[in-house]
Amino acid sequence: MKTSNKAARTRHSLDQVSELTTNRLSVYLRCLNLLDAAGTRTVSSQALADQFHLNAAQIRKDLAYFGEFGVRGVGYYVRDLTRHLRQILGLDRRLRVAIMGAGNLGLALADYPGFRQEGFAIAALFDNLREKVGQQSRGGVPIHDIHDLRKVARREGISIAVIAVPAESAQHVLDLVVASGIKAVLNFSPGTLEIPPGVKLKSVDLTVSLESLSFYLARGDVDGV
Amino acid sequence: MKTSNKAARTRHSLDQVSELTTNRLSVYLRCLNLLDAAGTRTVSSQALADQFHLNAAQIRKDLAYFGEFGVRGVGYYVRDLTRHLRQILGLDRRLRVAIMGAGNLGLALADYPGFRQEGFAIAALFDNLREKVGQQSRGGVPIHDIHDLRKVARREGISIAVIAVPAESAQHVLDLVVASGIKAVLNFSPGTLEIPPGVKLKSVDLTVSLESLSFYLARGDVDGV
DNA sequence: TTTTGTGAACTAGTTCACAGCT
DNA sequence: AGCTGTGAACTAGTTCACAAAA
Repeated sequence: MKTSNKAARTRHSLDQVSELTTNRLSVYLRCLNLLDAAGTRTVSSQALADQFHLNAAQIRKDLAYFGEFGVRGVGYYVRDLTRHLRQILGLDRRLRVAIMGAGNLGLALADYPGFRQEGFAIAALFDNLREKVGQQSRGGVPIHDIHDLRKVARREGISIAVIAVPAESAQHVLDLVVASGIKAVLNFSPGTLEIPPGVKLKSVDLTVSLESLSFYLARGDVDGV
Repeated sequence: MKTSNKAARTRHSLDQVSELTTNRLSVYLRCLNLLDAAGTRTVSSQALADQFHLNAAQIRKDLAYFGEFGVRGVGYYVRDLTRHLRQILGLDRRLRVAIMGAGNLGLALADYPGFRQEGFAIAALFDNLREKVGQQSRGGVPIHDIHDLRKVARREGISIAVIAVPAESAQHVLDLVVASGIKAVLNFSPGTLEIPPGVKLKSVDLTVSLESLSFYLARGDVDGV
């Protein structure tokens, strides 16, 4: 019944892991970083859940999906689990990111400290405006001509692109990104984008987020009602 | 067991509408805007689904949750449905938004055209740095002292706050926002935040988004593998 | 006819509860 | 004793499929 430890290691290698699960792994990693900074050596799923408003069973299930990282009667060793999570999330190497669009948003994202934190390096900005090309962000990220995307992406070892261009050019820019061989894209433009299989697109839709808040306010679920 | 018809009429007024559903309403609204701009007068759920990669049954279910907006044999009148969706989402009035933090990200969000589009007005930025207070964003949004939040929020009729401050001050700023009577918050800072009941918090976690892409790349689900 | 609105069936995700390990 | 890892139970969300309306 019980699979060997070797088998447990590669298990699930073929099933699709839910995005909800992987998102939570990021959250767990952040919690563990806080615990480690506070000098905590070991933590139970229950303690983790209590402290960060999570569900203990869910933490255990999420982790167990990738291996047996816990010790019964003890919990999880913080450092140890951190290392495993970083490895699972692919954060054990430094991923290089390009930002498409050197407008307000693109420039802000290029210098956003949160990105640099967990092993991401913003290596390049791309724009099509003459006057921007050759400049750099305040933090020193160089702005390249978007026509040089393929060349620069290869040279700089870019593996993730962030789309921060206006909605009307988003699809065109995405096509260029895909053509340059980049396989993972974080999109900030609103609307539907076409993406070929084998490329991962994750969208952050600010309009939808704001409208969701508007809906909440409109319902009158607010305050004393 | 069965509830009365009367109850069915005011149906769902008490149940919690899923956030997934309301997010999709935003998406439908955007699609309808595109159709309207293209001169389309009427659209079936199937046509809408085909064009924007949605599921027809889901569109109908989502809409039916709020009323009977369709005409059998015809579909939905684009203008008509647009009006209903805008009303459901509370976009029939102009909501005023404050952005907390006049750093790179805050300033970029203040001038982000996508926010202005669907009836949101960015009315104010707030910061605690002397040299920023009294200035304004490129687009002309004034920067106020965060200590004046309560006063300015009331005067300007702010109903939504966007948190774009560093992680370490996010909780403090959120507490100020809540104390000023604002009931809906869009948060860009990473990490866990405590929020009292009756206030809606929606978080956009850029680190989690990027790490999710990293996970995808790390798995090797890419390309020919 | 066409297409909606919706119960029923199905699928995905979460939480419970406990056997079994340390 | 304490806590993990995990089937079973439950809850939420999606899709099917069809009666009823235009």
